[in-house]
Amino acid sequence: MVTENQNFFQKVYEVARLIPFGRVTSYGAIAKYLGAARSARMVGWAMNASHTMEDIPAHRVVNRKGLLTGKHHFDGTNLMQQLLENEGIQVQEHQIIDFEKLFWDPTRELGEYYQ
DNA sequence: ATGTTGACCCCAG
DNA sequence: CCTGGGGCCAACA
Repeated sequence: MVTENQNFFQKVYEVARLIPFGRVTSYGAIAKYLGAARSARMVGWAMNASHTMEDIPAHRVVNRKGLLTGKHHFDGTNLMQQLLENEGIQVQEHQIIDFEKLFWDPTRELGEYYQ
């Protein structure tokens, strides 16, 4: 049986994997798409667990300001930025350039929540 | 059980 | 830029 917790984590991973190449989203956007069931902090926790459990493009997930708050959790000091720049995303001063244009909103792109 | 922390978010001063 | 408040929930000591 699948508990709500596992279900939520799986959904977070699911949405994270759906982020298109060269696009980014925020923790809050994912949480909102999932009905804000456990708030944005849990998305961060899911990402924290993802780097050891599953293979998730966590570098495409930043906070609502487009700030790379989780870059210190990657192996290299600037690995997260390197991965983003590899996808054509410009990063400057720990922040994504044209974040509004590159922002991928699950609730808008995938439609409303299917709960 | 309690207190603290955290890859968050919103508001106010 | 800074600090403070509140909310949210899980992990940890």
